[in-house]
Amino acid sequence: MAENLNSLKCMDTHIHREAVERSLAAMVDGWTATRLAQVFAALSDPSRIRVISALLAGELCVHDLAVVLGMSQSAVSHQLRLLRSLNLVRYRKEGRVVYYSLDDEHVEQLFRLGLEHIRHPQNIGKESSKTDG
Amino acid sequence: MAENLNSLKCMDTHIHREAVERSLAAMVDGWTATRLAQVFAALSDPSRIRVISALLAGELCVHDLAVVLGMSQSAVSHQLRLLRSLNLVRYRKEGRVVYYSLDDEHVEQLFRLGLEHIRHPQNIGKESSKTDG
DNA sequence: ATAATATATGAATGTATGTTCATATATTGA
DNA sequence: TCAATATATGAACATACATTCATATATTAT
Repeated sequence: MAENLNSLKCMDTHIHREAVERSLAAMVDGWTATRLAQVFAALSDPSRIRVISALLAGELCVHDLAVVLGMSQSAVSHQLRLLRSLNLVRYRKEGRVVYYSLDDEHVEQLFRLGLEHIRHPQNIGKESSKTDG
Repeated sequence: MAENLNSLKCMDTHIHREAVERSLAAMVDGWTATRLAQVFAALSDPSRIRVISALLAGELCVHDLAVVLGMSQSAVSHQLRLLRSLNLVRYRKEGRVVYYSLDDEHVEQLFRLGLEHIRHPQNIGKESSKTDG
């Protein structure tokens, strides 16, 4: 790994070698980065955040989710498919009704941690500039 | 809020009223959902996950980040801008060199929680089907 | 089997976004 | 001031994605 660095033109000029090597040693592999990104991507849409939020209070069937969220049944179903594929929600079938709920404790933890971040004093109203003006 | 439900055609037929009201009462508002989604969106790209991962070992200047990640300086800078706008990274300037580091403890916590999720026995290899086969 | 209901899914479309390329800004040294 | 270096940014392009519409699948009741 350190050999690679030697082949870089700027190696001896302005790279902070120690910092770079420390970083390279600790960095996750591409596969892990991709899967992690997929999980966060599943939470990167307001509609899906609202799905998660709705399910925090307990399981709901698809139709009720659509009502609660004010979305079409189709749109909700597509989003649930994505959340399912990443194991963020689970479902149980009762006749023709399918009830969805949060899958494991990580989902709620991620949600609450995100909430903590945006409510952190230093961050309030900062990212709002994007949609606020 | 309950009045609204009464105006829905399917109200008395197949909606689970209690569950819906419980959900509506607990659900975050649209603004919060949007800001939360923005934070997760900042973590929803493999390149930015790798940026975070690289910074977990300590601060790095932009050039070194580019080297570590194998990305162009411009691409890294664009991504840092996004991460900055959501207060996921902070920077300090020393002459013409800008050092970036993780902003608050939430960032590392979110990262580790995401890692836990994808490493959870039940979830290993499930979302990989998207790119694997 | 047929009708009705609950959910899922494929195709299409408009929009968002990550990277590149070119260039701007800022700092240092001569 | 001028050259060099570190970083930032605007425009363009290619790709990804959320929703809609139409339709398929599955379950229940008659």
